[in-house]
Amino acid sequence: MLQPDHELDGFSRRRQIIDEATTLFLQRGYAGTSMSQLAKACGMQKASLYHHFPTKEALFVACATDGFDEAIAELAAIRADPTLDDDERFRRAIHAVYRINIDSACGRMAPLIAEVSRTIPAVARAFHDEFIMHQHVLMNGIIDDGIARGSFQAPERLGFEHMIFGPVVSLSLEREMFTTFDKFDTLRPIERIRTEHAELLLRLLHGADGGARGTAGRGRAGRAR
Amino acid sequence: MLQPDHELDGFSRRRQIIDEATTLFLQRGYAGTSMSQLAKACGMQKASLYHHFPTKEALFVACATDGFDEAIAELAAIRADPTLDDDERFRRAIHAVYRINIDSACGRMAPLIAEVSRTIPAVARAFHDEFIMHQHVLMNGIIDDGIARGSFQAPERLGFEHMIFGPVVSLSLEREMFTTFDKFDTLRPIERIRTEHAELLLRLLHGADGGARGTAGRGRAGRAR
DNA sequence: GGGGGCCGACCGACCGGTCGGTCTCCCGGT
DNA sequence: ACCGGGAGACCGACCGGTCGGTCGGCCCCC
Repeated sequence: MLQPDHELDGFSRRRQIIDEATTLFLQRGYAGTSMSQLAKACGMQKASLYHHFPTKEALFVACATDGFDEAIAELAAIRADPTLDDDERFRRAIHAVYRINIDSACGRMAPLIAEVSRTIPAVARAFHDEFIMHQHVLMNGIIDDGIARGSFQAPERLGFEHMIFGPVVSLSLEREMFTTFDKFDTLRPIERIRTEHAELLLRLLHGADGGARGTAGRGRAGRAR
Repeated sequence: MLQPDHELDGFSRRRQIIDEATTLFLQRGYAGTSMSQLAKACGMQKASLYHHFPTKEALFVACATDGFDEAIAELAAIRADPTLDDDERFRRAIHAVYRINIDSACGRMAPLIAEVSRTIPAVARAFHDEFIMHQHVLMNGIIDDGIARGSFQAPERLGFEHMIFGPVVSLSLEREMFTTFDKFDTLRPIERIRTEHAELLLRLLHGADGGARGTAGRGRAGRAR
């Protein structure tokens, strides 16, 4: 195992390289980022990078799989929080899913992983197993808990999952695609979309066209705002 | 103006180059595709490519903006079809949106455009204005028609739009990311997801938690299957 | 004095793009 | 009927530059 670096004055070179590389990868893509650019951004020589990572691929894998657990931690905490009623827990979970996939570095890696998935299949596998699936499992757990308590009605699970995560992932991709638009934030007002998205999903969970059956323990189930 | 090529025995070199390039770009990404590889795939010399396209960027723009209209034509036809009732029209529109964004070449371009959006902003702009927006407009038109006829209730429009297109776009991205998985089709059974997705959306359009108000002319509004 | 972190110089391969030149076909003049 | 030549499609060779990666050695802290 690698020891955690020399750590002179609280400064880990490996950490710095991963951070700078992540920034560059997100900005220019995998093939569009050269090791020389990265070395310059780190204030060192290219050869020195190869003391910390054997290849560019290995460096990318380190970037892409860095911080899975921290990114998802918030969602896990929300599921475990006993002070929330089911509706509010779901709202906060949606909130967290937006942050995880749109704000966090590893969430924004998705388009990059698509770019390299043919040449580095392992990173796609890890991303799926340790990032996407964990989110799905946590979210399904929150829904199952609500169903068990009678707050929610069971939706068609596959379609519903995709209606939870799909809009978030596509928003993340669109933000990458349209970063050069000066008005992207007004074009896609993320906060408002997120709120409406959560309320629409809740409406489905509350049993849509069959009317309200078994809605005990609904809590303050009305619309926010 | 460029005349439409010499067209000897019904074979357009420009067309061939665009088709081969699109295939390669989708397989290996923009930076990952070299003009030499493309020349070999076309059975010609690299220099000859530059008789048809001035730069690699111009070639990519030609690929990315090729076939917008054909891809969207189906959706436009569905909106204009007078023989459909509103529910069935919506179902077929969702179907078409899946085909447009997942099967057609220009729909699958989205991750690529994200890759090059910084270096070729024009292509992101064109993709947004002439592909994404046209789909949104058509889809909103179908919903508005249904509302005007009393078949649908107006949903929160922004959130609803994202619940229509988000899952499709994310499915397209996931298919790119996980092409190396041998079992992707069972992992994400597209047909079943699409059907459940459409039915859940229809449930929202039929006025979910407020109960059914103003549902005249609903037609056969029940669930398919 | 020994070892890890770092460096300048360098490698072969490949990149996007250009060059001069060849081949073929068409077309107008005679 | 023939010919000259212009134009477009195509090609082999080559350009400067950059890529990912390597090597031998220096420097500094233990």
